[in-house]
Formats: sequence, structure tokens, C-alpha cells
Amino acid sequence: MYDEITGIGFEGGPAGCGPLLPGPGAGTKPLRQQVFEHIRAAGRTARADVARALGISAGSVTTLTSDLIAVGLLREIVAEPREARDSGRGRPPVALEVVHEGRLVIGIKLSDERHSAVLTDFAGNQLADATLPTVPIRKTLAQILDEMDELMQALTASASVSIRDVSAVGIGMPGLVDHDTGTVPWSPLLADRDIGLKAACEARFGLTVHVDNDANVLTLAELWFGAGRALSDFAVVTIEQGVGMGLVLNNRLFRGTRGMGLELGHTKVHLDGALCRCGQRGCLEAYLADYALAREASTALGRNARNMQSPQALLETLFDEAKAGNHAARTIFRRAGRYLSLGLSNVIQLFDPELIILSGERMRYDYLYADEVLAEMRSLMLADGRVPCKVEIHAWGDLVWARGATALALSAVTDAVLG
Amino acid sequence: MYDEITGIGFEGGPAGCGPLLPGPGAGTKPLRQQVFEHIRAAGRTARADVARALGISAGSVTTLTSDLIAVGLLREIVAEPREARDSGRGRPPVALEVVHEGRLVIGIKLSDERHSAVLTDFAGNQLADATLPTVPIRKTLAQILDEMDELMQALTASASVSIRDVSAVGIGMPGLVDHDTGTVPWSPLLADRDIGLKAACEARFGLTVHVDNDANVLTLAELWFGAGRALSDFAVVTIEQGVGMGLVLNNRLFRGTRGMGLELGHTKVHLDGALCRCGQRGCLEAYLADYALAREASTALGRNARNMQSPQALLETLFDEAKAGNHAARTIFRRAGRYLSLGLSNVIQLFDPELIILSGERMRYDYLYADEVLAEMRSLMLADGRVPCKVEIHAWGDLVWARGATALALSAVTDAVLG
DNA sequence: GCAATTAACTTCAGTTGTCAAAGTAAATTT
DNA sequence: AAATTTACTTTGACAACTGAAGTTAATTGC
Repeated sequence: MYDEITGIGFEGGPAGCGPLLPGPGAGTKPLRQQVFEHIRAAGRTARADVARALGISAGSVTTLTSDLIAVGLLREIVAEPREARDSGRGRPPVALEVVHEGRLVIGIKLSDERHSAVLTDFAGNQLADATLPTVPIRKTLAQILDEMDELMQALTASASVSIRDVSAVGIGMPGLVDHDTGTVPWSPLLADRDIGLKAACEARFGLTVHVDNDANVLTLAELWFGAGRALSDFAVVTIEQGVGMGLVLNNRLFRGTRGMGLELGHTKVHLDGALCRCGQRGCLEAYLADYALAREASTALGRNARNMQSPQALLETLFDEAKAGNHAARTIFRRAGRYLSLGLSNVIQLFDPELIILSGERMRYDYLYADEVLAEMRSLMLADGRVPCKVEIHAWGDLVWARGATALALSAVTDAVLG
Repeated sequence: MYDEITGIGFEGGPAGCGPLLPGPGAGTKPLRQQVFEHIRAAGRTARADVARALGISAGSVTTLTSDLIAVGLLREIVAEPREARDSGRGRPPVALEVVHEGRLVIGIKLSDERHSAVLTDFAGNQLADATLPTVPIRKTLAQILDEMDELMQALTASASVSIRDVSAVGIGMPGLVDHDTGTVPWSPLLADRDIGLKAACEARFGLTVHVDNDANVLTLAELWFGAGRALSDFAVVTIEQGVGMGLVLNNRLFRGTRGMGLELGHTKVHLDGALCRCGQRGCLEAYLADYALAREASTALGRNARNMQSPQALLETLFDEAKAGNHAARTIFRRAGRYLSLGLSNVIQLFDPELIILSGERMRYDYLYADEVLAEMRSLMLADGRVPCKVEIHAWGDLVWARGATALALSAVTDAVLG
């Protein structure tokens, strides 16, 4: 132990102790931005409420908000006669809200069978959405860019706005995505590796673009618009083509220390276990994802399965069979359910979140979240002294993921305007 | 989706978007404290270096350090003639260091077979240590307090100081420990549950006391005194009686969102697998901890094992046998090694740390970190685009754990003095 | 040996951000 | 109509920090 850390301090002196912190932490946002974001988070709120919520003086709020009003980011709402305010004693508060017009953002979810997009204003209000069916084959960068172009054309046309009025775009897609650099080392959608998607999009569309993993944008959807808004820490687990995970720590999306963590689907739950599409054996995904169920389904359903074209259709059939009492079909879902509870209990053991949100197309198969699955998950935790973790099922469609991608764009625009 | 979050904003208005942040984040420490901690971290450093490192003006550093010198927390070192400073052009810098005398802290590691303690000054320099052998049976709170008393008596006596001169005590112990409240819901050392250890110690010794899980204090040892000092994010995995884990995120110890996470030993790596002492099946610990090897050892060693009293002696014999070529003994270590690589690959998949430090008594058995184990771990990661994670072996003894516990006390005293 | 140079440190006026307290405004209660 | 309550604004003061100028103490070059 006691490695000499060089390049700091005097040579002869003591080694020192404590973490060697880098620069000024870059910790807190300026108060002006905090005020703005609080008002956007609240929708409409009065100056006095802002002062109480942020623990600052009323005078500061007046100064900051009048500045924000002057530059056109906030505005006062003229009080409607006798509205809201129940115990109306004292001078009635004046509501403030963000000026939501004029700064539009787009969120896009790219996936196997269809791409989805959402257009929102600066307050996060959804103005339009669009969907573009596509074929589930790996594509070149040029093809993906063309599809995104077509999707954004349809989106902006339906809202009668020009793409020039859009301030930023957020993109969520499956695979390994490096949010900081905007590159995609690998994605099931792309034929090539190490694609500089952010740079390519910005060059083509002339817009600020942010890319992230699809599980992360879904987590942002919960953090910005959903059940996670009131929670400082929660986890999201998705089951679709793969098994994904997103995590919010201290009100912020946690991406792993080097931007590539949270690959729950590729945590190992069995030594030398089932084969995963990543090439490894024993990944959680290999027991839980679409393809894992599909390859067992063909065994359970016998010759009927031969005719199935898509794994989706196969799973639907399997689900119907299980409901109808087919024993083999049932055991397939049963085992997947048990592995889901195992995976969730591992998430709890490691992160101890307040809430886990289960999401994704596959959560329509209620076998995966039957009472027995949740009961098994609870029994797999260390019971001693641990506060139980709530679990919610949010089986929303792709538009919610796309809306989460708008949060990427919204926070980027907010930082740019208020930094 | 779009749950209405109530209790904020005006009723009729828009829902708002974005996380509902609580108070002012309590983010950054005051600059005065940052300066102090930087100088302690560096050991000795000049004002100009502090200004550069923290990104603040030289004038501020003068103001802050002269205040810290005035209150007796820092002092200047008179430059020895012609020392250090290589390219000495310009006015030579004046080194500052913390006044380390007068503020003593104690760190204690409680464990099964012996308790250890370390005495350090305010700069983290180790002044004395002490060890107290004990019997591996569950004890009452009163017994543990008596043992700690005896240990601290021996410690202070060996350094010729009075317990009255000690400012704070940090304690690391196995089991579930709630650092915030200082209670111990469960520990293998204690006969009872939900012990208010912090309160009991403070009442008995008249000192500020902080308690934490033993894996956390080992992680603090790396963060404050070891290889983790220069890293913002790393993980520590320990194998002793159980399997523990500590994690540093952004230069700070991460304890799980509700203070009870990181139970790597109880993540499940096999459905319906081996029995763990927690009562569950398939925990990583059930394949890796002392007792897991010991129970297989008695099978492999046959009648020889009957005579063994302690699991430790049993493991030593097993290790010798494996080295001598006993096939059964080898397979025991081999399997444990494979499960270790599985567990480590899961840590990497989820947290993506720069470095994993392996520690604990059991790391003396090199079967656990043979090249094949590390190779297997690397092969179990998603290889695509991921920067490989370094692994280091630090098989240090209990005194290092105790020294980590001093970091608990040191940071508490620092906060108190500089808050 | 002496000026020029370099770098560390100090001083100080000025800016910025924030608060506390006093003052103003607009409603309800008595 | 006066008192009360609450929201908001104004103002002077303060504290933290910066930037620029000044001071100190060393080396380098002539």
C-alpha cells in the first residue's frame, strides 16, 4: 500500500491522505438555471414558492426571475379571477411559467421494426409525433440518416413547423452508445462498428444532436415526465429485444463511471449457461429476451413454429398457448419469470433503489410479472433490515421512449441558453 | 404515464417536466475546506499549486490560507536551503502542510478472530496500532464495547496519549450497517439485531463515533491512503468470511441509494444454487466465501478434515493439498476462481469502473487470481468498444482496514472543524 | 556584481451574488 | 374601515472571489 502518488506536492514531504480531487467539481448549476428549471419542473409556480423550495431569499428570486423575464425565458401569468389558490389570504401569488414557444426539440427512438419521433416545446409539451415502419435488418449509416430524415420531415410537417425552428435533437437507440462522444461502438441496427452518429447527424441536419442508449432515454422519460420525477433514485429495467437498464442516482442519470455500464442483460446468472447473442454463455438476456423465448418456443410448439416468420408472431402464439394451458409454453414463461426475479433481486442487492420500473414491449406478457415473480424477487433479497423496494410496471410504447429522448435535447438546450 | 405530481405549482397549469429537485443540493464544500483538504491530500504543497489545482485566484488562496494558518490548522514549512525544487527559477514556493498534532483519531476494524485499531494524527499519519485476539462467537453489545475499550486502552497506551485527546473514532465491521444512523440491523459478530452501536459507543466513550460496513472502510482505505487516491471511480471486492464490495463514484464512497447496497456477495449467480449462510440459494458468496470452500474441503480431504477445528486451518490444508496436486482440492479452488471471475465481470457490466481492487485474507490463495481467472473475467465482459478494466490484488491485513476506518473519523472531524 | 527575468506571494479596489430588513401591494378577516 | 396575512420589491450591507498592480526572492546572463 501507500503508493507514492507523484506530480503533486513537495518531494520530501509527507505522502498526504484523502482523495486527490480534480478541479472545482463543477458541482452545482448557477442559481439562475436552478430557478428556471424549478419553474419548468413545477409547470407554473409563484416566486414565493421558488424561494421556499430552493431555500433562497425572496429578494434573490425577484432579481433572478425579472432577469429571466427580461430575456424572454419566463413570463407571468395574469391571475384569472378567483382561481386556484384555496385559502386565499394575503396577496395572491403571481404564477410564473417558462416561455415555451419558439424553442422546439425533437426526440427520436430508433428500433428494429419502427422508428418513432416526438416534437416538444421548451416546456416539454408534446406537440406532434410520428412513426416510420422499417425493416429489421442492419443498416448503413447513410440508410439510418435517410430514415431519420424522412421521420423528421413527417414530424415537422404534421405540426406545420420548419426543421429550422428546431433547436436540438435527442436520439435513443439500442446497443452500446457513448453519450459523451456521440459514437456508437456497436448497435444491432447498424451494419458497421464505431459509427460517429452524433457528428454525422449534426453535419447532415445542421442541428445539435445527442445520442444515448435506448434504456437511458426511457429512464429519462421517467425522470422528466413520469413516475421518477419525485424520486431521487430509481432503476428502470426493460425487456425487449435485449434486456436493458437505466439508473438514476441523486436525480441524475448514471451511465456507469466510463459511460458504458448498466449492461444488466449481460450480467451472468449461470456459469456455462444459455448462449447469448453477444457470444457469451449465461447472460441474463439469454433467458429473458425475445430470442431466448423464441428459440425455446419452436421446441414447445413443434411443427407449428416452422411457419412463423417473425419472433414477435412466435411469441404471441406462445403466449396464447400458455394461456390456453399448454404446459411446455407455460414452463418457458415460468422460467423467464424466475430469471427476471433473479435479475431484479441482483439490482436491489447492488443499488438498493427505492423503486424499480419494469418497462418494454415484453411486459405485456403478464407471466413475467405475476405475483409469484414479485414474491420470488422479494424472497431473493437479503431481508434483514432492508426497506422493501417497490416495483411498477410501465408497458408503454415507443413514443414514450422518444419523449425521453427529447429530455436529452431539452437539457442540452437549457444548458446552452442559461449557461 | 404522466402521473400528476401534486403539491407543487398551480392546479390548473401545465404539468411541467424535468426532475423535481429538492433543496439546494448541498453540493459543494466551502472553498476554505477544499483548500484545506487539498493541502492535506498533497501532503505539502505551495499556495500557487493550490490555486492552479482548484482553479481559483492566487489572491483567494492567500486569504484562505492565512486564515487557516491563523486558526492553527495549517502552517508554513521553512524552506530548507537548496532543497527539492528542481528548475528553481523565480521566487521559490513556500510549502504548506496541515498542523497534524493535537487532533487524533482512531480507526477500528472489528472481526471474527481479532479486532484491530489504528491511531492517526490529523494528517492521516499512523502513530500506533493494536490488535486484540478474540473468540469467534456472537457477542452482546456490552461484550463488544468491553473489547473495544480494551483495544483502545492498549492503543492509546502504546502511543502514550490519553483517550481524551482523541477527537473521533471510526469503526468498520462485517454485516449490514446503516452508516447514517449508526445502527447495525445485523452482523455476524453480534448476537442481537438492530443494535444502536454509534449511540452506545458515544455514550460509553464520550467520543464522536462513526460506524460503517467493513468493505466500505476498506474502500475508504484505498481512497484515502492507497491506489484509489488518484482515481475518481473504482470498485473494491473482498473475500473473507463473506464477499463484500465497496464502490467509489466521483471521488465519493457510494453506499447504495438508501445506504444498504453493494451486497455483491448476495447477488445470485445460479438459480436454485448452493446454499448461502443468508438462507438463500445461489448467492455468489455460497461459492466463494470461507465456509463455501470449507464445506467442500471436508469432502475432498476425507477423514483428515474431521480433526480440523477452525475453517481457517481447513482452508490452509486444502490449499497445501491443491499445491501438492490433489485433484479434488484443485477443482474446489478452480470453481471458486471461475465464480470470482463471473462476479467481477458482473461488476464491470454494471458499473464499468476503471479499476477493481481485490482484497481480503483469502486473496493469499493465488488460485483465486491466477491468470486464467483474470483471462476468464475479461472474456466474460462485452468486449465491443469497452475499455478494459484493470484489476489489482491488495491482500493486506486488518490494519489497513482499521486505517480506512480512521478516514471515517478524519472526514467527520474535518467537517466539524471547517464547517 | 548588477540588471533582467521569472515565479510566488500579497494587497487592494471592484464585481458579483446573496441576504435581511424595510417597504409596498393586494387580497381576506373582523 | 382597520387589522391581518401573504406576495413581491427595494435597498443597503456583507461576504466571496477576481484581476491587476505591487512586493519579494530566487536564478540567469552579461
